[in-house]
Parts: sequence; structure tokens; C-alpha cells
Amino acid sequence: MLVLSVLSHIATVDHLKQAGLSLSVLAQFFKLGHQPDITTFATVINAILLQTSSNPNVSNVEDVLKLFHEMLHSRPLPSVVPFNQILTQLVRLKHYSTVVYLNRQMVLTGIAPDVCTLNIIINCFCHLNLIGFSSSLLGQFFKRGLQPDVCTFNTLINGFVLENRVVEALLLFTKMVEAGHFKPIVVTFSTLIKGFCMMGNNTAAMQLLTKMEERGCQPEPNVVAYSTIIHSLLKDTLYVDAMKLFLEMISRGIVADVVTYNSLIHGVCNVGQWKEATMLLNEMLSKGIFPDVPTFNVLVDNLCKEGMVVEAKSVVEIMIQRGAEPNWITYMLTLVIRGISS
DNA sequence: TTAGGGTTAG
Repeated sequence: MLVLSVLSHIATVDHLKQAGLSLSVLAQFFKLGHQPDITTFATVINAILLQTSSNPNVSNVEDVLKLFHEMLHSRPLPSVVPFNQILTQLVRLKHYSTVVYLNRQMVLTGIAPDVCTLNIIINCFCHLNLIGFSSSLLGQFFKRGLQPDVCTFNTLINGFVLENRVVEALLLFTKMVEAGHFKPIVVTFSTLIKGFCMMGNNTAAMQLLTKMEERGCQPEPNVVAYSTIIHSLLKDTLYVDAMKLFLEMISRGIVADVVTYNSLIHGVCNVGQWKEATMLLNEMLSKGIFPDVPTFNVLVDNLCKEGMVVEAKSVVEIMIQRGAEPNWITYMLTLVIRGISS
């Protein structure tokens, strides 16, 4: 009880440092062999969400649009770089159509897109499932005397993968590499690995991971490449294979991050290994890896499945109270909770 | 000096 009251205090006093402190106290909790209860988790969530809301990269669309229009009307006109930064921010907020519209306004005002701008627009079309538009945008490169780069091809390959057109993604990859138009990098391979995983072909994904090394891919396979396959294996409930790959990754000195742990925690919860999930959470905290909103969504979901409805509900309420932007999964979980409670 | 890849439900 003493630890709990300390946690409550430190989480409400300040944001960043205290959130970290709360987590280390939580890690101590695990080390001492105690299972933290929901109040403990709730206190830590409070601290984390306060930290998230103070993050300058988290911004709302209205502010970004206001800044865009101020820049568009200022004279002399700023260079294309700050405009690209604004578009990037909107892409992060998943406002793809808005980005396409704003780019049109930029062109009409006389701001010439560079390679980076065109890559951003291609990416938006890909996320809008309009890869046909993206391909035709390649003409813009030549019209403006620009050369598509490795990022352009990676984005297009990802576009095909997003539309489940993995064969076409592979064709584009092979054609462009053989023609010497680009040298694939770790992002290219990770994108193709994701494609194979989406097709349910984990074997091909693993083979590609090996092939990356044979080809002397620089940089070498990283946490994203490994996490993609780990996630896919867990999705197929191949828990042993996933853990084997996870250990291989660690032994190679590749550091797992919050996404890797979220996948692992989710995967082990799905096969009913709550104890294993707690251990992974413990491991994550002891390594100083910060849980994020998806981590808590997984926890809320599993609290529901365990019948701990009141606790799950309070986690969601705290998230909303703290100004975190619950995503549609959180909303869905809320509906589930309401359904169970009624 | 801006762009591209991995996680959360059912």
C-alpha cells in the first residue's frame, strides 16, 4: 500500500521525470514478486499520458492547417522544406486527402515540389488505396527534372503491399533492382517481408531475412524486420517460433522496442499466457522501454477477457480524462465494456 | 535537411 501511495503522488506532481520514476517503481514491484493491481497500472498510465500530451510532435490538425496558411501567405515565400515538414505532420495524423489538397495549393502558389514532396504525395495516394495515381505521379518527376530515389521505390512497393498486391510489389522490386535504378535497403526488405507475412507465408519472410544478409544489405536486418515476422508468427499462434526469433534478434544485439513488446504481449495473451505477458511487461519496464497507448489497449482488452470489467473501464476513463487520443480500438473496447456491464 | 517499413480488435 505504501508503494501505491508513493506512485499516486509522483504521477500527479510532474510529467516526464515522474512518469519514468513511476515506471521504475513499477519495475521494482515486479522484481519483488508482486503482481501490480489495476490502481498501480492506472497511476502509471496517468503519468505516461501526461508525458504524451506534452510532446511537441503531438499536434492537432487545426494548428497545423493554420500554420500552413500563414506560411502560404507570407512573403517572401518560405522554401519547400518547411512545407514538406507540415505535410509530414499531417501524414502522421493520417490526413492523407488533406495533404494531397494542400500540395495542390502549394503548386498553385508557385512552390515547386521537390523529390521529398512527391514522395510524400505518392505515400498519401498509396494509403488512400489509389496506387494508380501514385504511378502516374512518376511522370511529375521527369517533367520537373527530378530523379525518383530509393524512398520513391520503397513507397511504391509499400503501396502494392498495402493493396495486397504482393506479386506486383515483387515485380517492381526485381525490375528496378535489375535495371540498376535503385539499391534496396533495410526498409525495402522490411516492406517485402510485411508483404509475405500478409500472404501468410512466414517461411518466405524468414528466407528474405536471410537473403538480406547474403546480399550484404546495409544496414543489416533491424528491429522492424524482425518484429514484422515475430508478429506474423504470433498471429498464427506459433509462439515457440516467435520466441526463438525474438531470442535470435536479441543475441544479435538488436534492441527490442515498444512495438516488439506490444506484439509479444498481445501474442501471449491470445494463447492465454497471462503470466508470460506479465513477465514480458516486467522485462520491458526493466529495460526502460515505455508502454504506450497500444500497450494499454492490449491490457484493457485482456482485462475484459479476464472479466475484470470495472478495472478495464477505469483504464479507458483515465486515458480519456488525460487527453490522450483514444483510437477506434479504444472506442470499440469501450463498447465491449458497456456491453458487458449492462 | 523535410520523405519510405513493424504493434493494439474480431
